[in-house]
Amino acid sequence: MNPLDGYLPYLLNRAGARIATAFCEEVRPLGATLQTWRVLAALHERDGRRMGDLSETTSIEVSTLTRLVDGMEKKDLVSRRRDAADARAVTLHATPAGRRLTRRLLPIAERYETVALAGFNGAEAEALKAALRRLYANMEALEKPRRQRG
Amino acid sequence: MNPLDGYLPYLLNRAGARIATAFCEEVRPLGATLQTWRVLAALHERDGRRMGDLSETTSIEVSTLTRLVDGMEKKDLVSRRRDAADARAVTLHATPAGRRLTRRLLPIAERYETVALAGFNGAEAEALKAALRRLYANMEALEKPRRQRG
DNA sequence: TCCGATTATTTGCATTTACAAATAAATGAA
DNA sequence: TTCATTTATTTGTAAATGCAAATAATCGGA
Repeated sequence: MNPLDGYLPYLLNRAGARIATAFCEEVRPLGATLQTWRVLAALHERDGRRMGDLSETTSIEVSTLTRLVDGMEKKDLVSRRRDAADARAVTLHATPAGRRLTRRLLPIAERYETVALAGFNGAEAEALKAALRRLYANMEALEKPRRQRG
Repeated sequence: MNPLDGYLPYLLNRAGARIATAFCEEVRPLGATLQTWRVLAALHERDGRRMGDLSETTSIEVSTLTRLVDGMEKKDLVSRRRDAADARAVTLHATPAGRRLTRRLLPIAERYETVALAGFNGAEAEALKAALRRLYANMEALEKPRRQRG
């Protein structure tokens, strides 16, 4: 086994890249991209999120997200609203067309999870997910200080 | 727990993104990027790799890699050679400056592994890595057919 | 109330990226 | 040997990306 095969960030990256590439290719015929899926999935989980929230949830840098959302708005997948409570903020909402696209993407996304975890039993799958959540939490220590947090 | 927190591709992506972002930022003062590190690490493991091999190892798309290598060559970190055995192919070699940079990056990379896996015991860490290798292998099924492979 | 500091988002701009097409070389069958 | 096919890399080009600066609004203290 090569040294890289024992290096966690490498294993993480190549696994993520493989899922991402395949998913991208598969949803392209539907007029979707991986990034639009990420936004739609985040809104499916909770609609009306702010840009900053969406950025953190999707791991898409805010300025990139702004332009991605511009495009999604033009396609009538989402709509921006000024946040009533805080006029600095913008909330994002899936439109009916956005929800329709989400419903088409959901089963594809589920299939990716199934394929990725083929041969894993329930406990193994849950252990992997738990480990990834721990890892993510561990890395918060090296995050650029945004607000104070902890 | 939100639905996304149970979705593996999401967990994978956000963990990878967090490591990537922090690493990027940290190596920037050294004049390096995450992508140059990936190339150097692959060459550190085995020097004289072909572009295609490097692309697969680093998960960097070949045409992107070509231009990345252009830049690294200008910085005298690597050099291209025509493969003696097959003149279609190009092999890439770390230069002394490239190896010096690699030596500076290695301890940083090691620290990322340590931070990421803080609180994991040896068995847990190895289980995570093994799971990521399995996952990567599972996803090969959905790869765009390159050569025949299995 | 007014103002400086903070927070949320967008914009400017240079790079990076990816798909597709082009180039270049090897390979194998006729 | 010749040529069509396959393989390896690069190039054309448009889009995506990310940092830094700009804009816009809130907040809290004087």
